Amino acid sequence: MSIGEVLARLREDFPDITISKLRFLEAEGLVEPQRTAAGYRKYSAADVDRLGFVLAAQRDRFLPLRVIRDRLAAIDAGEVDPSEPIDGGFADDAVGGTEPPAELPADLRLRREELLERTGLSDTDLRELENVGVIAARSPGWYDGDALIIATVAAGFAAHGIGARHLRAFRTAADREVGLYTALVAPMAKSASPTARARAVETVRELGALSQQLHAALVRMGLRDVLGQ
Amino acid sequence: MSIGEVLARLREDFPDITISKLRFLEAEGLVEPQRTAAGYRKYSAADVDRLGFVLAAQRDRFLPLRVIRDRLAAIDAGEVDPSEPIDGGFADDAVGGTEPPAELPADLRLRREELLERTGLSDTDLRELENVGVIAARSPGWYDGDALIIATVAAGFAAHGIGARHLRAFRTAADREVGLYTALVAPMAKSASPTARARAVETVRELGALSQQLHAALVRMGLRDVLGQ
DNA sequence: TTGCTCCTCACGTCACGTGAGGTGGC
DNA sequence: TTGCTCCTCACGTCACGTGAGGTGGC
Repeated sequence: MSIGEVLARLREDFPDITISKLRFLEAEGLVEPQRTAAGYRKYSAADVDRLGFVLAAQRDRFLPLRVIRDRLAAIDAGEVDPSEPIDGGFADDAVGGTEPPAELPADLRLRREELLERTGLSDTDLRELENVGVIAARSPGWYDGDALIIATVAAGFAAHGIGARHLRAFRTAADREVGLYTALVAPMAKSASPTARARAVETVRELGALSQQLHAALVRMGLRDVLGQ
Repeated sequence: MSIGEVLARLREDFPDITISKLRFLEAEGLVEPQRTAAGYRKYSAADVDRLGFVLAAQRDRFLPLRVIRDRLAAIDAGEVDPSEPIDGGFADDAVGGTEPPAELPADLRLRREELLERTGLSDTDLRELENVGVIAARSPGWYDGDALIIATVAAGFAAHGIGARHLRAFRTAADREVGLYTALVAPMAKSASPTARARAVETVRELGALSQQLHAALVRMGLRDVLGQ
Protein backbone atom coordinates (compact mmCIF):
# COMPACT_ATOMS: atom_id res chain seq x y z
CA MET A 1 0.00 0.00 0.00
CA SER A 2 1.15 3.52 -0.76
CA ILE A 3 1.29 6.20 1.89
CA GLY A 4 -1.89 7.73 0.49
CA GLU A 5 -3.79 4.46 0.77
CA VAL A 6 -2.58 3.99 4.31
CA LEU A 7 -3.77 7.48 5.12
CA ALA A 8 -7.25 6.73 3.80
CA ARG A 9 -7.49 3.51 5.82
CA LEU A 10 -6.30 4.95 9.08
CA ARG A 11 -8.47 8.02 8.71
CA GLU A 12 -11.47 5.86 9.54
CA ASP A 13 -10.29 5.31 13.07
CA PHE A 14 -7.99 8.33 13.42
CA PRO A 15 -9.49 11.26 11.58
CA ASP A 16 -6.67 13.69 12.27
CA ILE A 17 -3.90 11.62 10.77
CA THR A 18 -1.80 13.36 8.09
CA ILE A 19 0.86 12.29 5.59
CA SER A 20 3.30 14.44 7.47
CA LYS A 21 2.56 12.53 10.64
CA LEU A 22 3.03 9.16 8.94
CA ARG A 23 6.45 10.27 7.70
CA PHE A 24 7.25 11.62 11.13
CA LEU A 25 6.38 8.31 12.79
CA GLU A 26 8.80 6.59 10.43
CA ALA A 27 11.53 9.13 11.16
CA GLU A 28 11.01 8.41 14.86
CA GLY A 29 11.53 4.71 14.27
CA LEU A 30 8.01 3.46 14.97
CA VAL A 31 7.51 1.78 11.56
CA GLU A 32 9.87 0.85 8.76
CA PRO A 33 7.92 0.38 5.53
CA GLN A 34 9.66 -1.11 2.50
CA ARG A 35 10.59 1.13 -0.40
CA THR A 36 10.00 0.74 -4.13
CA ALA A 37 12.93 1.11 -6.51
CA ALA A 38 11.97 4.76 -6.94
CA GLY A 39 11.94 5.42 -3.19
CA TYR A 40 8.17 5.34 -2.65
CA ARG A 41 7.07 3.92 0.73
CA LYS A 42 5.32 0.54 0.50
CA TYR A 43 3.38 -0.39 3.63
CA SER A 44 2.44 -3.99 4.41
CA ALA A 45 -0.72 -4.95 6.33
CA ALA A 46 1.52 -5.53 9.35
CA ASP A 47 2.88 -1.98 9.05
CA VAL A 48 -0.66 -0.62 9.05
CA ASP A 49 -1.55 -2.69 12.12
CA ARG A 50 1.53 -1.35 13.82
CA LEU A 51 0.53 2.22 13.01
CA GLY A 52 -2.91 1.51 14.40
CA PHE A 53 -1.32 0.30 17.62
CA VAL A 54 0.81 3.44 17.87
CA LEU A 55 -2.07 5.81 17.16
CA ALA A 56 -4.40 4.05 19.58
CA ALA A 57 -1.76 4.19 22.31
CA GLN A 58 -1.41 7.92 21.71
CA ARG A 59 -5.12 8.58 21.58
CA ASP A 60 -6.43 6.29 24.29
CA ARG A 61 -3.51 6.09 26.67
CA PHE A 62 -1.75 9.40 26.11
CA LEU A 63 1.63 7.73 25.92
CA PRO A 64 4.61 9.60 24.48
CA LEU A 65 6.11 8.15 21.33
CA ARG A 66 9.34 7.18 23.06
CA VAL A 67 7.45 4.88 25.42
CA ILE A 68 5.46 3.36 22.57
CA ARG A 69 8.62 2.76 20.56
CA ASP A 70 10.34 1.01 23.45
CA ARG A 71 7.30 -1.12 23.99
CA LEU A 72 7.17 -2.14 20.34
CA ALA A 73 10.87 -2.97 20.39
CA ALA A 74 10.29 -5.22 23.39
CA ILE A 75 7.41 -6.95 21.65
CA ASP A 76 9.51 -7.40 18.51
CA ALA A 77 12.27 -8.94 20.59
CA GLY A 78 9.71 -11.29 22.13
CA GLU A 79 10.41 -9.92 25.58
CA VAL A 80 6.86 -8.89 26.44
CA ASP A 81 3.42 -10.26 25.92
CA PRO A 82 1.46 -7.83 23.73
CA SER A 83 -1.56 -8.12 26.02
CA GLU A 84 0.33 -6.74 29.01
CA PRO A 85 -0.81 -3.20 29.63
CA ILE A 86 1.83 -0.52 29.21
CA ASP A 87 2.79 1.12 32.44
CA GLY A 88 2.36 4.80 32.91
CA GLY A 89 -0.84 5.18 30.95
CA PHE A 90 -3.78 6.91 32.49
CA ALA A 91 -6.68 6.99 30.11
CA ASP A 92 -8.42 10.07 31.43
CA ASP A 93 -5.56 12.50 31.87
CA ALA A 94 -6.72 14.90 29.22
CA VAL A 95 -10.43 14.43 29.58
CA GLY A 96 -11.39 16.10 32.77
CA GLY A 97 -8.80 18.19 34.43
CA THR A 98 -9.52 18.06 38.13
CA GLU A 99 -6.90 16.17 40.09
CA PRO A 100 -5.74 13.17 38.08
CA PRO A 101 -2.97 11.54 40.10
CA ALA A 102 0.30 10.69 38.37
CA GLU A 103 0.10 7.01 39.28
CA LEU A 104 -2.12 4.41 37.66
CA PRO A 105 -5.48 4.69 39.39
CA ALA A 106 -5.57 0.99 40.08
CA ASP A 107 -2.14 0.96 41.72
CA LEU A 108 -2.61 3.84 44.11
CA ARG A 109 -3.25 2.94 47.73
CA LEU A 110 -4.74 5.44 50.11
CA ARG A 111 -6.05 5.11 53.59
CA ARG A 112 -9.42 6.55 54.45
CA GLU A 113 -7.96 9.61 56.17
CA GLU A 114 -5.64 10.33 53.26
CA LEU A 115 -8.59 10.17 50.90
CA LEU A 116 -10.55 12.60 53.06
CA GLU A 117 -7.58 14.92 53.37
CA ARG A 118 -6.85 15.02 49.66
CA THR A 119 -10.46 15.68 48.67
CA GLY A 120 -11.65 17.84 51.55
CA LEU A 121 -14.62 15.54 52.09
CA SER A 122 -15.94 14.79 55.56
CA ASP A 123 -16.23 11.29 56.90
CA THR A 124 -20.00 11.51 56.55
CA ASP A 125 -19.71 12.60 52.92
CA LEU A 126 -17.57 9.60 52.12
CA ARG A 127 -19.90 7.24 53.91
CA GLU A 128 -22.79 8.57 51.84
CA LEU A 129 -20.85 8.02 48.64
CA GLU A 130 -20.16 4.47 49.72
CA ASN A 131 -23.81 3.88 50.53
CA VAL A 132 -24.79 5.14 47.13
CA GLY A 133 -22.28 2.75 45.58
CA VAL A 134 -20.02 5.12 43.64
CA ILE A 135 -17.03 4.56 45.91
CA ALA A 136 -15.89 1.32 47.45
CA ALA A 137 -12.78 0.38 49.41
CA ARG A 138 -10.59 -2.07 47.52
CA SER A 139 -9.71 -3.90 50.66
CA PRO A 140 -10.98 -2.89 54.08
CA GLY A 141 -9.69 0.61 54.84
CA TRP A 142 -7.79 1.03 51.54
CA TYR A 143 -8.87 3.07 48.53
CA ASP A 144 -7.44 3.26 45.02
CA GLY A 145 -6.94 6.04 42.48
CA ASP A 146 -10.39 5.66 40.99
CA ALA A 147 -11.87 6.25 44.43
CA LEU A 148 -9.74 9.40 44.63
CA ILE A 149 -10.96 10.63 41.25
CA ILE A 150 -14.57 9.93 42.07
CA ALA A 151 -14.28 11.50 45.50
CA THR A 152 -12.77 14.62 43.93
CA VAL A 153 -15.52 14.79 41.35
CA ALA A 154 -18.12 14.30 44.07
CA ALA A 155 -16.60 17.20 45.98
CA GLY A 156 -16.91 19.30 42.83
CA PHE A 157 -20.56 18.39 42.45
CA ALA A 158 -21.16 19.06 46.13
CA ALA A 159 -19.78 22.58 45.68
CA HIS A 160 -22.67 23.13 43.28
CA GLY A 161 -25.23 21.64 45.63
CA ILE A 162 -25.35 18.22 44.00
CA GLY A 163 -25.15 15.62 46.72
CA ALA A 164 -24.31 11.94 46.82
CA ARG A 165 -27.86 10.72 46.29
CA HIS A 166 -27.87 12.36 42.86
CA LEU A 167 -24.88 10.28 41.86
CA ARG A 168 -26.54 6.91 42.25
CA ALA A 169 -27.91 7.18 38.72
CA PHE A 170 -24.34 7.39 37.38
CA ARG A 171 -23.55 4.11 39.05
CA THR A 172 -26.64 2.45 37.63
CA ALA A 173 -25.86 3.67 34.13
CA ALA A 174 -22.24 2.55 34.37
CA ASP A 175 -23.27 -0.88 35.60
CA ARG A 176 -25.58 -1.32 32.68
CA GLU A 177 -22.85 -0.37 30.23
CA VAL A 178 -20.30 -2.64 31.82
CA GLY A 179 -22.77 -5.51 31.63
CA LEU A 180 -23.28 -4.90 27.96
CA TYR A 181 -19.59 -4.78 27.11
CA THR A 182 -18.79 -7.72 29.30
CA ALA A 183 -21.31 -9.98 27.63
CA LEU A 184 -19.72 -9.02 24.35
CA VAL A 185 -16.11 -9.82 25.15
CA ALA A 186 -16.66 -12.63 27.62
CA PRO A 187 -15.80 -15.38 25.11
CA MET A 188 -12.63 -13.58 24.01
CA ALA A 189 -11.58 -12.75 27.55
CA LYS A 190 -11.92 -16.39 28.60
CA SER A 191 -10.02 -17.74 25.61
CA ALA A 192 -6.80 -19.65 26.09
CA SER A 193 -5.10 -17.65 23.34
CA PRO A 194 -3.21 -14.57 24.56
CA THR A 195 -3.96 -12.81 21.26
CA ALA A 196 -7.69 -13.25 21.86
CA ARG A 197 -7.35 -11.93 25.38
CA ALA A 198 -5.41 -8.93 24.10
CA ARG A 199 -8.21 -8.32 21.62
CA ALA A 200 -10.76 -8.44 24.42
CA VAL A 201 -8.86 -5.73 26.28
CA GLU A 202 -8.56 -3.61 23.15
CA THR A 203 -12.24 -4.06 22.31
CA VAL A 204 -13.30 -3.01 25.76
CA ARG A 205 -11.10 0.07 25.52
CA GLU A 206 -12.69 1.00 22.22
CA LEU A 207 -16.17 0.51 23.59
CA GLY A 208 -15.27 2.65 26.58
CA ALA A 209 -14.07 5.44 24.28
CA LEU A 210 -17.25 5.25 22.20
CA SER A 211 -19.32 5.36 25.33
CA GLN A 212 -17.49 8.52 26.46
CA GLN A 213 -18.20 10.25 23.18
CA LEU A 214 -21.84 9.31 23.13
CA HIS A 215 -22.36 10.41 26.70
CA ALA A 216 -20.56 13.70 26.04
CA ALA A 217 -22.50 14.48 22.88
CA LEU A 218 -25.89 13.73 24.40
CA VAL A 219 -25.26 15.80 27.50
CA ARG A 220 -23.89 18.68 25.46
CA MET A 221 -26.87 18.63 23.13
CA GLY A 222 -29.30 18.60 26.01
CA LEU A 223 -27.59 21.47 27.78
CA ARG A 224 -27.37 23.52 24.63
CA ASP A 225 -31.10 23.28 24.13
CA VAL A 226 -31.62 24.37 27.70
CA LEU A 227 -29.28 27.34 27.49
CA GLY A 228 -30.78 28.28 24.17
CA GLN A 229 -27.48 28.36 22.30
CA MET B 1 -0.47 37.16 45.99
CA SER B 2 2.91 35.69 45.16
CA ILE B 3 3.37 33.30 42.27
CA GLY B 4 3.53 30.39 44.70
CA GLU B 5 0.22 31.30 46.29
CA VAL B 6 -1.39 31.64 42.88
CA LEU B 7 -0.06 28.22 42.00
CA ALA B 8 -1.62 26.67 45.09
CA ARG B 9 -5.00 28.28 44.39
CA LEU B 10 -5.18 27.33 40.74
CA ARG B 11 -4.00 23.81 41.45
CA GLU B 12 -7.43 23.09 42.88
CA ASP B 13 -9.09 23.45 39.52
CA PHE B 14 -6.08 22.84 37.27
CA PRO B 15 -3.86 20.22 38.83
CA ASP B 16 -1.15 20.29 36.19
CA ILE B 17 -0.35 23.97 36.45
CA THR B 18 3.32 24.81 37.08
CA ILE B 19 5.28 27.94 37.96
CA SER B 20 6.96 27.68 34.62
CA LYS B 21 3.59 27.76 32.91
CA LEU B 22 2.47 30.82 34.88
CA ARG B 23 5.63 32.67 33.81
CA PHE B 24 5.10 31.48 30.25
CA LEU B 25 1.53 32.80 30.18
CA GLU B 26 2.85 36.19 31.24
CA ALA B 27 5.56 36.12 28.58
CA GLU B 28 2.84 35.39 26.03
CA GLY B 29 0.91 38.47 27.16
CA LEU B 30 -2.08 36.77 28.77
CA VAL B 31 -1.65 38.39 32.20
CA GLU B 32 0.41 41.27 33.47
CA PRO B 33 0.83 41.04 37.24
CA GLN B 34 2.31 43.95 39.17
CA ARG B 35 5.85 43.69 40.48
CA THR B 36 7.29 44.42 43.93
CA ALA B 37 10.29 46.70 44.24
CA ALA B 38 12.49 43.62 44.18
CA GLY B 39 10.93 42.29 40.98
CA TYR B 40 8.68 39.64 42.54
CA ARG B 41 5.36 39.11 40.74
CA LYS B 42 2.30 40.31 42.68
CA TYR B 43 -0.97 38.90 41.38
CA SER B 44 -4.30 40.57 42.13
CA ALA B 45 -7.56 38.64 42.48
CA ALA B 46 -8.44 39.88 38.99
CA ASP B 47 -5.19 38.41 37.64
CA VAL B 48 -6.06 35.05 39.17
CA ASP B 49 -9.55 35.17 37.66
CA ARG B 50 -7.99 35.94 34.32
CA LEU B 51 -5.66 32.98 34.62
CA GLY B 52 -8.63 30.80 35.48
CA PHE B 53 -10.37 31.98 32.34
CA VAL B 54 -7.30 31.19 30.22
CA LEU B 55 -6.78 27.75 31.73
CA ALA B 56 -10.45 26.83 31.44
CA ALA B 57 -10.49 27.90 27.80
CA GLN B 58 -7.47 25.68 27.17
CA ARG B 59 -8.83 22.72 29.08
CA ASP B 60 -12.48 22.79 28.13
CA ARG B 61 -12.43 24.38 24.70
CA PHE B 62 -8.99 23.40 23.40
CA LEU B 63 -8.31 26.91 22.20
CA PRO B 64 -4.76 27.99 21.32
CA LEU B 65 -3.30 30.75 23.44
CA ARG B 66 -3.23 33.23 20.57
CA VAL B 67 -7.01 33.00 20.23
CA ILE B 68 -7.53 33.34 23.97
CA ARG B 69 -5.24 36.37 24.08
CA ASP B 70 -7.10 38.09 21.26
CA ARG B 71 -10.38 37.38 22.98
CA LEU B 72 -9.16 38.86 26.25
CA ALA B 73 -7.88 41.93 24.45
CA ALA B 74 -11.31 42.40 22.88
CA ILE B 75 -12.99 42.04 26.27
CA ASP B 76 -10.54 44.52 27.81
CA ALA B 77 -11.31 46.97 25.05
CA GLY B 78 -15.02 46.52 25.74
CA GLU B 79 -15.60 45.22 22.24
CA VAL B 80 -17.15 41.88 23.19
CA ASP B 81 -19.52 40.63 25.82
CA PRO B 82 -17.66 38.10 28.01
CA SER B 83 -20.61 35.72 27.90
CA GLU B 84 -20.39 35.36 24.13
CA PRO B 85 -18.94 31.95 23.32
CA ILE B 86 -15.59 31.98 21.56
CA ASP B 87 -15.76 30.70 18.04
CA GLY B 88 -13.74 27.73 16.97
CA GLY B 89 -14.01 25.72 20.16
CA PHE B 90 -15.08 22.12 20.07
CA ALA B 91 -15.27 20.67 23.52
CA ASP B 92 -14.70 17.03 22.68
CA ASP B 93 -11.84 17.19 20.23
CA ALA B 94 -9.36 15.40 22.40
CA VAL B 95 -11.73 13.13 24.23
CA GLY B 96 -12.73 10.51 21.75
CA GLY B 97 -10.86 10.51 18.53
CA THR B 98 -13.23 9.14 15.94
CA GLU B 99 -14.34 11.76 13.45
CA PRO B 100 -14.71 15.07 15.20
CA PRO B 101 -15.54 17.61 12.51
CA ALA B 102 -13.55 20.84 12.39
CA GLU B 103 -16.65 23.03 12.65
CA LEU B 104 -18.68 23.70 15.77
CA PRO B 105 -21.09 20.78 16.12
CA ALA B 106 -24.03 23.11 16.48
CA ASP B 107 -23.21 25.05 13.33
CA LEU B 108 -22.74 22.15 10.95
CA ARG B 109 -25.59 21.46 8.57
CA LEU B 110 -25.90 18.11 6.84
CA ARG B 111 -28.63 16.60 4.79
CA ARG B 112 -29.79 13.10 5.55
CA GLU B 113 -27.89 11.58 2.64
CA GLU B 114 -24.69 13.36 3.59
CA LEU B 115 -25.02 12.04 7.12
CA LEU B 116 -25.49 8.50 5.83
CA GLU B 117 -22.58 8.85 3.44
CA ARG B 118 -20.18 10.18 6.03
CA THR B 119 -20.99 7.51 8.60
CA GLY B 120 -21.64 4.51 6.40
CA LEU B 121 -25.00 3.93 8.10
CA SER B 122 -28.02 2.69 6.17
CA ASP B 123 -31.26 4.58 6.06
CA THR B 124 -32.83 1.96 8.32
CA ASP B 125 -30.00 2.29 10.84
CA LEU B 126 -30.55 6.00 11.06
CA ARG B 127 -34.29 5.61 11.44
CA GLU B 128 -33.72 3.24 14.34
CA LEU B 129 -31.40 5.72 16.02
CA GLU B 130 -34.06 8.38 15.63
CA ASN B 131 -36.74 6.10 17.07
CA VAL B 132 -34.55 5.39 20.05
CA GLY B 133 -34.09 9.12 20.54
CA VAL B 134 -30.32 9.50 20.33
CA ILE B 135 -30.42 11.37 17.02
CA ALA B 136 -32.88 14.02 15.95
CA ALA B 137 -33.02 16.30 12.94
CA ARG B 138 -32.56 19.94 13.87
CA SER B 139 -35.04 21.05 11.32
CA PRO B 140 -36.82 18.64 8.96
CA GLY B 141 -34.19 16.93 6.81
CA TRP B 142 -31.21 18.74 8.37
CA TYR B 143 -28.75 17.33 10.90
CA ASP B 144 -26.04 19.04 12.94
CA GLY B 145 -22.54 18.09 14.06
CA ASP B 146 -23.73 16.35 17.19
CA ALA B 147 -25.89 14.10 15.07
CA LEU B 148 -22.79 13.32 13.01
CA ILE B 149 -20.76 12.48 16.09
CA ILE B 150 -23.47 10.29 17.53
CA ALA B 151 -24.07 8.56 14.21
CA THR B 152 -20.34 7.83 13.93
CA VAL B 153 -20.25 6.46 17.45
CA ALA B 154 -23.32 4.36 16.75
CA ALA B 155 -21.61 2.93 13.68
CA GLY B 156 -18.65 2.04 15.90
CA PHE B 157 -20.89 0.28 18.38
CA ALA B 158 -22.69 -1.51 15.55
CA ALA B 159 -19.36 -2.87 14.33
CA HIS B 160 -19.15 -4.64 17.68
CA GLY B 161 -22.69 -5.93 17.51
CA ILE B 162 -24.22 -3.25 19.72
CA GLY B 163 -27.35 -1.98 18.03
CA ALA B 164 -29.52 1.09 18.40
CA ARG B 165 -31.83 -0.35 21.01
CA HIS B 166 -28.89 -0.65 23.41
CA LEU B 167 -28.27 3.06 23.13
CA ARG B 168 -31.61 4.18 24.52
CA ALA B 169 -30.24 3.91 28.05
CA PHE B 170 -27.60 6.52 27.17
CA ARG B 171 -30.33 8.92 26.19
CA THR B 172 -32.25 8.31 29.38
CA ALA B 173 -29.16 8.84 31.51
CA ALA B 174 -28.23 12.03 29.65
CA ASP B 175 -31.75 13.40 30.05
CA ARG B 176 -31.65 12.83 33.75
CA GLU B 177 -28.32 14.64 34.05
CA VAL B 178 -29.44 17.55 31.94
CA GLY B 179 -32.53 17.90 34.11
CA LEU B 180 -30.41 18.01 37.22
CA TYR B 181 -28.04 20.67 35.92
CA THR B 182 -30.82 22.71 34.42
CA ALA B 183 -32.71 22.94 37.65
CA LEU B 184 -29.51 24.15 39.25
CA VAL B 185 -28.68 26.98 36.87
CA ALA B 186 -32.20 27.95 35.83
CA PRO B 187 -32.32 31.05 38.07
CA MET B 188 -28.92 32.23 36.85
CA ALA B 189 -29.70 31.53 33.21
CA LYS B 190 -32.92 33.54 33.41
CA SER B 191 -31.31 36.50 35.15
CA ALA B 192 -31.27 39.89 33.52
CA SER B 193 -27.59 40.35 34.36
CA PRO B 194 -25.18 39.22 31.62
CA THR B 195 -22.61 38.28 34.26
CA ALA B 196 -25.10 35.91 35.87
CA ARG B 197 -25.90 34.37 32.50
CA ALA B 198 -22.19 33.94 31.79
CA ARG B 199 -21.86 32.22 35.14
CA ALA B 200 -24.70 29.87 34.26
CA VAL B 201 -22.88 28.84 31.08
CA GLU B 202 -19.62 28.35 32.95
CA THR B 203 -21.32 26.35 35.72
CA VAL B 204 -22.97 24.07 33.22
CA ARG B 205 -19.64 23.50 31.50
CA GLU B 206 -18.04 22.59 34.80
CA LEU B 207 -20.85 20.20 35.65
CA GLY B 208 -20.52 18.61 32.24
CA ALA B 209 -16.79 18.07 32.78
CA LEU B 210 -17.40 16.53 36.19
CA SER B 211 -20.03 14.28 34.74
CA GLN B 212 -17.57 13.08 32.09
CA GLN B 213 -15.00 12.19 34.69
CA LEU B 214 -17.42 10.37 36.90
CA HIS B 215 -18.83 8.39 34.02
CA ALA B 216 -15.34 7.51 32.79
CA ALA B 217 -14.08 6.42 36.20
CA LEU B 218 -17.11 4.26 36.97
CA VAL B 219 -17.03 2.50 33.61
CA ARG B 220 -13.29 1.94 33.83
CA MET B 221 -13.57 0.51 37.33
CA GLY B 222 -16.35 -1.82 36.29
CA LEU B 223 -14.48 -3.06 33.26
CA ARG B 224 -11.29 -3.56 35.19
CA ASP B 225 -13.05 -5.82 37.63
CA VAL B 226 -14.47 -7.78 34.74
CA LEU B 227 -11.16 -8.17 32.95
CA GLY B 228 -9.49 -9.03 36.22
CA GLN B 229 -6.75 -6.42 35.91
C1' DT C 1 2.50 16.22 -21.82
C1' DT C 2 -0.62 16.79 -17.98
C1' DG C 3 -2.03 16.07 -13.39
C1' DC C 4 -1.43 13.68 -9.50
C1' DT C 5 1.18 11.35 -5.98
C1' DC C 6 5.16 10.96 -3.81
C1' DC C 7 10.06 12.25 -2.23
C1' DT C 8 13.74 14.88 0.96
C1' DC C 9 15.45 18.42 3.78
C1' DA C 10 15.42 22.57 6.29
C1' DC C 11 12.98 25.35 9.00
C1' DG C 12 8.91 26.87 11.76
C1' DT C 13 5.65 26.36 15.64
C1' DC C 14 3.20 25.61 19.83
C1' DA C 15 3.32 25.02 24.64
C1' DC C 16 5.83 24.51 27.60
C1' DG C 17 10.28 22.31 30.89
C1' DT C 18 15.08 22.61 32.54
C1' DG C 19 18.96 24.44 34.41
C1' DA C 20 22.50 27.78 35.35
C1' DG C 21 23.49 31.55 38.01
C1' DG C 22 21.79 34.79 41.00
C1' DT C 23 18.92 37.68 44.51
C1' DG C 24 15.11 38.66 48.18
C1' DG C 25 12.81 37.84 52.77
C1' DC C 26 12.12 36.29 57.35
C1' DT D 1 23.45 32.55 58.39
C1' DT D 2 20.19 29.17 56.76
C1' DG D 3 16.54 27.67 53.94
C1' DC D 4 13.13 28.87 51.08
C1' DT D 5 11.00 31.47 47.41
C1' DC D 6 11.57 33.97 43.65
C1' DC D 7 14.08 36.05 39.47
C1' DT D 8 16.04 36.02 34.28
C1' DC D 9 17.77 34.09 30.19
C1' DA D 10 19.22 30.60 27.14
C1' DC D 11 18.42 26.39 25.55
C1' DG D 12 15.92 21.91 25.11
C1' DT D 13 11.84 19.12 23.85
C1' DC D 14 7.86 16.99 21.95
C1' DA D 15 4.96 16.30 18.14
C1' DC D 16 4.28 17.63 14.52
C1' DG D 17 3.28 21.33 9.99
C1' DT D 18 5.03 23.97 6.00
C1' DG D 19 7.23 24.86 1.98
C1' DA D 20 10.82 24.72 -1.46
C1' DG D 21 12.51 22.11 -5.00
C1' DG D 22 12.29 17.97 -7.29
C1' DT D 23 11.01 13.16 -9.24
C1' DG D 24 7.82 8.96 -10.40
C1' DG D 25 3.71 6.80 -12.70
C1' DC D 26 -0.11 6.24 -15.72
